[in-house]
Parts: sequence; structure tokens; C-alpha cells
Amino acid sequence: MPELPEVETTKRGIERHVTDAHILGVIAHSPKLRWPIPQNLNELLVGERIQSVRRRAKYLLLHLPKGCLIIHLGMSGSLRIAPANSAAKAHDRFEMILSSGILRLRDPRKFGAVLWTEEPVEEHRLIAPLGPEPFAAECNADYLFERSRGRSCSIKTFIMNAHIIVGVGNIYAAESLFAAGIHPQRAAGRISKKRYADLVEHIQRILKKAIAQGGTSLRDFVNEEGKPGYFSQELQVYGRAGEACTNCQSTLLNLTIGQRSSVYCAKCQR
DNA sequence: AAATTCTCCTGAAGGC
DNA sequence: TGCCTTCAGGAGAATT
Repeated sequence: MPELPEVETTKRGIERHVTDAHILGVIAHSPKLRWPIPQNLNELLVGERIQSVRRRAKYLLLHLPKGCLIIHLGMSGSLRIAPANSAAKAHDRFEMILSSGILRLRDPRKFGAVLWTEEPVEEHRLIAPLGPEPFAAECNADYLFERSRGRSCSIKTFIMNAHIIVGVGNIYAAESLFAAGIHPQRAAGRISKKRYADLVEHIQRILKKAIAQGGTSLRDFVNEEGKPGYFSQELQVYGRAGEACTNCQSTLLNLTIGQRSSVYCAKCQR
């Protein structure tokens, strides 16, 4: 399921294909994903040039002269660069015929999104409320400590909240908390600044490593060439409930926090 | 404001 | 072998 490393991997993969590419056609195979796909994209975009591609949180932003195409991969989405003459298949929901090939969004579960905005994208309703990127300078122990004061939600829920910090989904939240030795259910407001410093360091380290390995491939994720990522080999706790902790050999436990499975080690995480 | 619950959708896995 | 049920999961929306 695409989290920040997977989206970053995708962004880097499509960058050289889409930058400066001209749009020859736009086809929405599904009327809606999470939200309706604008039906006038063909007339809006054909003939335009893609100026650049950026990632903000887990959103991919394709900048055009008139506006910005916002793409979210949801939990089962992947973008591929396909040959110009290839045909769309069953779960292909959206595609843009480019001068450089076809940019195709495959999303079996339809939790993704394709949106168009002509306002500055930073002001878009989905982008504006987002917290800082995990690698940004302002995303540090002081910031997380201040934002967490007085909050009773679990630390896992807290770091998965994109309005606090973006890009930390279920997999990397579990991994980061294990690395930092913090129990996923501990109240966010009851964690010291020192522990937040540890935590943010681990979040950054783990995300960077996952990006370097092309993301974690679980179920559907493949990069723009259809290849999986390799970070899943590095997972310490995610998906390992019932197995032995790599640090102390205790049996890893599973908790449901905010309707998300949360694997942790009761001995190593307090 | 913050916390909780609901919702979208479909493949995969488990039970019988 | 096959049908039915349950579950996962990003994140906004609705509700309390």
C-alpha cells in the first residue's frame, strides 16, 4: 500500500517521462475513484505541457500552465509508464496519453483520486491543512512535542495524522515506534521531548531507507516499471504478529488502534 | 478542538 | 472445488 516512500519512488520513476511531455489525450475509465474524476479533463488538458511533477505528502502533483493535476494512489494504486500502443486492462482507472508514452493509473480498490485545481495547489482543500514533510527542518522534536501537549490520542494515531506530520502510514508508524521503543498506545501528550527527538530521527531514517530500496511492496505496490520494492525484507514488526521480536525474541503482539492493526513488542516498547 | 466512527472498494484469506 | 464471510486499509466526512 503506497505510503510516502512508495509515492516518492513513483514520483522519481515517472519524472523523466512526464516532465515537458505534451498531453495528447486523457481517458477516465472509471467515473469515480474516491471522488468523481473530472469529466472535462480531456478538453482541459489536451495540448498542454506538463511542466513538473512534485510530491506533497502522499499526493503527486503534476503542474501545468493552467493548473495542477492532483493524483493520490489510495491504498492499492500504482502509476505506470506504458508503451504508446498498449491497451488498458481491468483495473486501469485513468490514463493520459503523452508524447512520451502512456501514464496509467491502476487502482483495484478505487481508494485513489484524480483531481484538477486551478487555484494555487497549496491552497487546495486537501493540501492546505497538511502538516510538515517528515524531512523538513521544522518537523523536529520541538514541533512534535508542542503539537502533542494536551492530547490523549495514542502516539500511533498522532504520527499517522497527516495534519500533524505527513507520510507516516501504518507500516512505517509501526516500524518507527518499534525502533524508538515507544508503545504504540502511549498517549501522545505524555511523551517527553527527548523521546520525540528519538522518534523523529527513526521516522526519517526508516523512510529514507525505504525510499532507497524502492518502497515496501505488500500486495499491490509496483513502481513505474511494474517492479516491486524491497523494503518489506527489512520490516521488524509490521505483519509479524505472533513471530519473535528481532531484538528480544518475545512474541510480537497485535493491537487494534484507531481501526488499524498495530504490531509491537511489549517488552521493547514502553 | 479533539476524538471516534463511518465510509468508500475489492482482492485475499479463512471456514465449511 | 467452490461459495460465503471477514478483513485490510488512506484518509476525508460525519458525528459526538
